[in-house]
Amino acid sequence: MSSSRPTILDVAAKSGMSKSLVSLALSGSPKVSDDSKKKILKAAKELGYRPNAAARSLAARRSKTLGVLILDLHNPVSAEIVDAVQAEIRQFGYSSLLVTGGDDPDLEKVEIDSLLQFQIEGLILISHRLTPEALKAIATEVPTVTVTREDIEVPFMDSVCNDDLAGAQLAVDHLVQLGHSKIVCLSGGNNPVSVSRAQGYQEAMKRHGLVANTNIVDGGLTDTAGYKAAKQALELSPTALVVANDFAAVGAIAAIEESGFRVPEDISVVGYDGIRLGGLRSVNLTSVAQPLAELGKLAAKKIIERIEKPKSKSQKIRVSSELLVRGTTQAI
Amino acid sequence: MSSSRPTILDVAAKSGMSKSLVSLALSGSPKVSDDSKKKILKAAKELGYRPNAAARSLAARRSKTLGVLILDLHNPVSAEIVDAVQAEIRQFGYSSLLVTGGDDPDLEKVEIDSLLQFQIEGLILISHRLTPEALKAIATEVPTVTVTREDIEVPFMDSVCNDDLAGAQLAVDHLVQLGHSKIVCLSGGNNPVSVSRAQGYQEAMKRHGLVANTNIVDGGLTDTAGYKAAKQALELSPTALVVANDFAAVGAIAAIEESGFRVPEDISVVGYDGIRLGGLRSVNLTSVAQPLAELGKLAAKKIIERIEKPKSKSQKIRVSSELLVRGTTQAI
DNA sequence: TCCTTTCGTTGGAGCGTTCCAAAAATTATG
DNA sequence: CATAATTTTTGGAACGCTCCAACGAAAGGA
Repeated sequence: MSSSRPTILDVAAKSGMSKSLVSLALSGSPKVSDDSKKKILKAAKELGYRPNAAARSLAARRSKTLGVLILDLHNPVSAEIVDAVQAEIRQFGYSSLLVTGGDDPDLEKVEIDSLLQFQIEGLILISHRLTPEALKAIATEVPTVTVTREDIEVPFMDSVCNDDLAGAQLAVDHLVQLGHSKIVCLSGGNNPVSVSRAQGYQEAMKRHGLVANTNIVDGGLTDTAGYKAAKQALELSPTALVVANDFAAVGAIAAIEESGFRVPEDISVVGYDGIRLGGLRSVNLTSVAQPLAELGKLAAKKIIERIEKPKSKSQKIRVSSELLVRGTTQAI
Repeated sequence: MSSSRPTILDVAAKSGMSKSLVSLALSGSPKVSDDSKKKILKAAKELGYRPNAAARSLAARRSKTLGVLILDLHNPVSAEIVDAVQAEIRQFGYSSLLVTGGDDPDLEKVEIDSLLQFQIEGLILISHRLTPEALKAIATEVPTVTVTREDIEVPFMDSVCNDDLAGAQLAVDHLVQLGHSKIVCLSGGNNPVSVSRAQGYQEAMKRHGLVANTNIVDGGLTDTAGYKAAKQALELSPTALVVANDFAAVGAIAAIEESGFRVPEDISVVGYDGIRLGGLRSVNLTSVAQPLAELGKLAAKKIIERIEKPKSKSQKIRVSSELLVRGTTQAI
């Protein structure tokens, strides 16, 4: 707007100090005398001086910036994780650049590229859909941590996720404890997360001696997918449904009610993720809740560690989820 | 990771051209011979060269980057708008930096400050809660467009929003047409958006000769707020509710059903915003849908215009919303 | 008193680009 | 074939900052 922003030289001129001292003072160096510091800060304030991140990053050879990629903005799981990530890294003096991949998987690569142009020091990938090869390439370029993808092993890359296998078992255990045995699983499709959850269901059923009752209906991770899968599952006349995620669970409930059954009186439903949607009064969904904030915090901690030791051994951190019992499950 | 990223000089050396020509070629200048261009591109690719955005922005004195501030990531209205903004600005060669304010209103200022350090060329504010004074200060520093705030007039700043006044009237018109007259409004509190919507309700009621039936119950914009307000509204034995937004509408429906009434058989409910939540099968909410994608697109167009002509007269663009009739309204 | 040490301060080099004026190479014109 | 016009290429000067080596001044030690 105005002719041009004030630079460090303007501050130097105004305060009567050298530009180097201004730089020192502004970065909070202890070797600047209190007197000079005061003068410089005053001048900076009066001029409305604001450091130029580009110049700083260029000169310092570090940007103090991390990149965060999320699948899309509408995904509440990512949102919660990002919140925690941002809060955590702020404490270490990092800022974050948030980009979204959207529908297009190729866009993810483009966005990561753009992140790298900004000289990010580290990258946090949340619920992405990059291939192992792509990940490997990225991890050699920049310290990287994935969240929510436990299937992949890439050197020098850490991963943080919840234990989907155990989480799904929690759901089954809960239902069995309520007296259910005809428990059908609506799977979330062919992605790694859903596969683990389905497998957890299977193992738990086996553990409870319910192998004969084990039924997995192929579904997806959306409302509509859950709806369709549930319609199909109803033919197996189950008393309970373990659904791949909360969105699908909501769809499943709609299908159940539409078919004349009541939730939870006739059929109990357990979702997965513990997103806020499930907490809405009219939904009130029992769900296996991922500790999303903790995932985010851990991811932040990990990426900072890895920036310091880029070549350290790749780690996989798995945190356990908790069953959030609400209103869609009841004893048979 | 590796010792250090390749720079333009490495590309120059490898291709046997000067750094200036490399710069030209990489930016797609037409004055580079095809032969040289080919050689340079090849060398760049082989080296895995990636331009340094910081250096570029410093030298070119422009960052080709816009800042986008949203209230929080969990707000689906913002999410939809941001999607459209990003898609649109990409076409003009801009990238975007997305930041969130979160709970803390002061954090919004901090985040904007950080955006300015990144030398953003323009700023898009979505559902923010900055004061007019703060906005004024920002608008003099950087070309700015607000979305979803029509209450504020700031020089050199444009605003894009839906017509809340007309939108609320749409809801009332729809209900009146269905034969309702005992229509109660659950307001969204004291924020500008909610005030306009409540006012629209009032005007429409007046226009339909229903002044005597006009009742506004104070509520909020969340599930819980809608629930509480609805409980209160039920004492007025309404046949229809016009609710400040979709979240609150979902809460209101829960309250209605909990009190033994059915939606829409006993009581019709209309929400506002048209977020995806309302489209879920089990929700199926009739709502006044903001053209969110269009809002985002317009905001993007406006900010690009304003970057070109920073001092042009401030504009207010208002687009109309449409009623999305789904399952929570029916004839009396 | 002079010489060290310490503290506070400074100018200059350099980060990886873009942009400009000017040089070099090529092509057109008489 | 020389000259003019045009196209292509080039080196150097920014951009705003950090970092470093080195400086002067004040303080300590002999």
